[in-house]
Amino acid sequence: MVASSAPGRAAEPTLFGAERRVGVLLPLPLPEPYDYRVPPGMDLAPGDVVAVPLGPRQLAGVVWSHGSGAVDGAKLKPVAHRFDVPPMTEDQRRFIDWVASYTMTPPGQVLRMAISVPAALEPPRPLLAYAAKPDAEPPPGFKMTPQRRRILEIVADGPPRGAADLAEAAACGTGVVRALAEAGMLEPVLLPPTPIGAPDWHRPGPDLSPAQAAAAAALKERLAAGAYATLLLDGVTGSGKTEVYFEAIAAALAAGKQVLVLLPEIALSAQWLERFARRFGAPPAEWHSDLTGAARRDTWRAVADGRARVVVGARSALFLPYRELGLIIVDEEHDGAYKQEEGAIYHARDMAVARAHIGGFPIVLVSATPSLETQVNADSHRYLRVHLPGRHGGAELPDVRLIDLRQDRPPARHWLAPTLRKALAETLAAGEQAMLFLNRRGYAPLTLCRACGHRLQCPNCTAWLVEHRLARKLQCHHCGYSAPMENKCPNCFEEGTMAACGPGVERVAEEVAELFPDARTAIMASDTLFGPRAIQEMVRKVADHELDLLIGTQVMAKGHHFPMLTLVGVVDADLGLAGGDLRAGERTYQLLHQVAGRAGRGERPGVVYLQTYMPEHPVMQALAAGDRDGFYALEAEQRLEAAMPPFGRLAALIVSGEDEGAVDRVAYALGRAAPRSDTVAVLGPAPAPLALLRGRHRRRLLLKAPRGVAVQPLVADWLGRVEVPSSVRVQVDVDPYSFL
DNA sequence: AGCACGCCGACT
DNA sequence: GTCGGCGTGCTC
Repeated sequence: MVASSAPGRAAEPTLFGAERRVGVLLPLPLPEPYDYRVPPGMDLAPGDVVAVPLGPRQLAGVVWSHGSGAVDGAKLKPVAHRFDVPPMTEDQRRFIDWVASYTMTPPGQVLRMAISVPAALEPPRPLLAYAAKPDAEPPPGFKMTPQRRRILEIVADGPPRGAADLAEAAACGTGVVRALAEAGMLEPVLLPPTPIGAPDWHRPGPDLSPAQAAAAAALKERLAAGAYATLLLDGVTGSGKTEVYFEAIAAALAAGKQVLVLLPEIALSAQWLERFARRFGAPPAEWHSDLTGAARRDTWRAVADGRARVVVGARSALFLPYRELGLIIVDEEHDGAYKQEEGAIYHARDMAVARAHIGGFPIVLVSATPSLETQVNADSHRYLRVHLPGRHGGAELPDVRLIDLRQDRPPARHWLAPTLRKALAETLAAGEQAMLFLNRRGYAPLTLCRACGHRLQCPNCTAWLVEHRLARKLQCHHCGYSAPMENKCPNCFEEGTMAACGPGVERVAEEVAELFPDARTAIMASDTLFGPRAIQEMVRKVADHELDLLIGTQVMAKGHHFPMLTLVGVVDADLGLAGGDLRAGERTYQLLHQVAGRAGRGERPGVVYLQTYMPEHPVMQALAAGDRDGFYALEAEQRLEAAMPPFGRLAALIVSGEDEGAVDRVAYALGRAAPRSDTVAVLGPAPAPLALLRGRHRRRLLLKAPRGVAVQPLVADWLGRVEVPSSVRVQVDVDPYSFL
């Protein structure tokens, strides 16, 4: 494609000006674009992707503006060249500037997320393939071996294929292909870059229930209006939300728009991808952090030049340079995985809403358990709530029952209460499946010495080392630290005194093996499943009933549909409530609700047992009663009283560094310089939830302001009044997910 | 982000 | 006497 013919270019004013200089934003944490001279004969407009010299190297950047003129003209270096890619749209550039200013991140660092694939800027390399050459005669001395013959046969009745592809099909090495090509027996041809699947919106969708059809109509109506709107698609697990928003996707595609679907964990979404392919006849373009180099390059380019019509991805997919984005879906919008905590700190759901606003198109937030922020926005009609009542296909909602661990006590050093044991036995006897949920990897979360009381702790983090008995290791779950499991106490050197405290999934599996030696069981945790394929395989085993009992962590809770699963046991329902974070209740409710939703999605009703020491806690009561709205009302009341989000605004400062003294000095200086007024308060400094993480000491300050106050100028002013040595880093987290 | 320049310990 | 550790600062 010739970039100068790309739509959008003509609309941009050419940047001439007397000096012929442009401001180029570079993908570096610089505070502003740098000025460059436009060489004679080059014609540049905002959005053009260019190569510019910076110091000794050359970098790709984007023309952002007219040159600021702040730099002496004699110092300017010329733009090296313009890349032959479609220019970045004005919406995309406004979005990058908006995210930078909202999250208080240098704009170049945000740009880096959008042009993260330098190789994609180069013209795509045509693929060298080999075609049949029917009338070719073998040269003298050329032996027609069986492998060579096989390759020729494969090529003879098929399209041209690449060397590696051919070799694999013929079960031989690529050397055989090369030898045939050198002998003139194959015709080398250049194939255009791999075409990307085109989802077909003409295909008829599934039959929708009346409720689904009404919801789909509401979505399509907003889409047809062609303006910004945020919709909340609100319905329980199994109510058929996916089919509903697939209809919106079909409508957006029919209108010639690109669509972005955000999922919290793209690696876990094999079932989602299958459903999409079944509905639209082609897979969407995928975007996530563990794409390989070539796929990354191809996808980036396909998004930029508009060939990729539907992109499904993790939060980073939001920054891809779409040409004509016209709809965003945020599935499981409440999921904490949308919060990016490293580098640029942002919440992908909130940024997605801003993207839709800038682009002037609708966005659909999807959840059975919306975040309180979204819930409040829907109640106040800032967002349009589209409600899907009930479960699709008549499947019953699971019956949630509480097990009071103070009365219904598991045997010593065991974790399953008699009631849950009995239910498991009955479920297995009936030939149905059960799942035990415990959001804790490994064997035991804490190991201590019975002789001296020493607890095994990570040297780099404020965290206990977790025993992983299968791997015979102690691991820190916050950094890469790992040590062999020893029998001897490292403090008092007594032998055989180390004792495991508390359960992890491995320990629950041990108890299950003891109770049900014949049951086919498996552990499903992020460290027992390597990659999306392993997860897919595990999901298939459960779906095909090759397993009776699954013991797993959070990865098990997400989006999988198991028709024969009728019992879910939550081993420790209280786990997320410790720590005093005002968001803990909401988070625990959302997680346990999602776990509970795994039970009974087929014809059979499901039962969910929650083991708790606090059966009277509002979270447990709401789950048992199925009273979501009552729970949200109570949470909202508490937040309002505490003036916490969404009824107040927060910004957190995280001060970190290897030198604890220096970190404390900066933290206290920030504390003294804090803006204080009748309406704005600063809490802290206090040790951050992980006071030591990867060898860095961390302190946290929290700025609390009324709703409607922009916290960014307050924070910018505040930071400007404190000197920070380079050994200490201060990060700003606007709208922190945790309120601690 | 790179890559330079810049001051203090163990080597041919 | 040099080679080299990575701390600080700049790149239009």
